Amino acid sequence: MSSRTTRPGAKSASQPENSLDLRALQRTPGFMLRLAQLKFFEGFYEEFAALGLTPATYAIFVVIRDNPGVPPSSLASLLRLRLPNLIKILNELESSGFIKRNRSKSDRRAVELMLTPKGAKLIHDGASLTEPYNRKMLAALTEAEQRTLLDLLNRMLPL
Amino acid sequence: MSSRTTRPGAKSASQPENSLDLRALQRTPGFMLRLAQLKFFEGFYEEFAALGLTPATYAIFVVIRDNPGVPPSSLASLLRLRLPNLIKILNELESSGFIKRNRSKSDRRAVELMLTPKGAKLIHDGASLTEPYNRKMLAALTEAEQRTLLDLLNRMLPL
DNA sequence: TATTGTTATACTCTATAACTATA
DNA sequence: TATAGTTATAGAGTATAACAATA
Repeated sequence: MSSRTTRPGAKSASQPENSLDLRALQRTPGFMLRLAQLKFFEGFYEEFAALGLTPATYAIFVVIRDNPGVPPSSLASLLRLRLPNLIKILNELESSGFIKRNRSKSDRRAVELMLTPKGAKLIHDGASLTEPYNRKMLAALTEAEQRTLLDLLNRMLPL
Repeated sequence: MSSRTTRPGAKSASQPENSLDLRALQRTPGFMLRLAQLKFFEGFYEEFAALGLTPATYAIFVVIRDNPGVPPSSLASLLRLRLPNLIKILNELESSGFIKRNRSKSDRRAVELMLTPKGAKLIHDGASLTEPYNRKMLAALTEAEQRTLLDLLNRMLPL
């Protein structure tokens, strides 16, 4: 029971790149997750470039849409962004007219984030691209396998 | 058949952070992959800090170990690093005595990468941390599920 | 005194252009 | 002229420290 699934021979002085032994990396979940994430992000930029959405702004819009009034601190810890870095993005989104900040009446330190109609339209348009985009990224898997992958990822993450 | 699995009510002015509606993000593979990758990288830095290994240098060592003589260009495209960025890392690894560069005899433009004995010892020590590290990262999944996850990732990626 | 949001800033990672030497 | 490797440099993403306003 030899485990040689790559074709043998062809291992001369200079490596022809497709005859490399990559089995150790293929068994390394962290490395494969990095490749998967790169694939999704590169595909995202292609698919959503026309709308000007990035993976970060897409997630920000979705969370504010589903949780109007969410404060920046919650948003940052949820999306795993440092608060100062999120603030920079929020500043751009607000000055572009996509979101709006309200001071909370009960605690005037706190900020409540809301989508403007312009922001609501943007994430609505973006949401219509989401399904075909995900389908393209996961095309190598059956629909059952796609659900399994998503389920396993949810199980191994806190959120 | 309400799909309300989060507890209702409790949605007052300021969001208490754990009552947020995150279902859209949980159904977004790209976002979940990003969280998973962050978890693995943060855990990696903790586990391998004593050896001075990063995710990038770990992968570089593994590929050179299994493919002595591999050229920088193949290594870069394989690991999804731009060649100039890889070169900087290789310069540090070489000046620290972990790898060595040979000029190819058949094509004197080409470089062949090899581990020094010091580099071979480093990745050998690192490899012994790999299994417990992966087990910790994937602790929420059964071993069968861990194999399924790795299999699905391999199926959806070229490599 | 502690917390929320914010600014300023430094550091790492990543991307592009241009150069050297070999072919 | 084309290719492999390299350098220099700019940009994006991410990190920490310090401050203002409010509790």
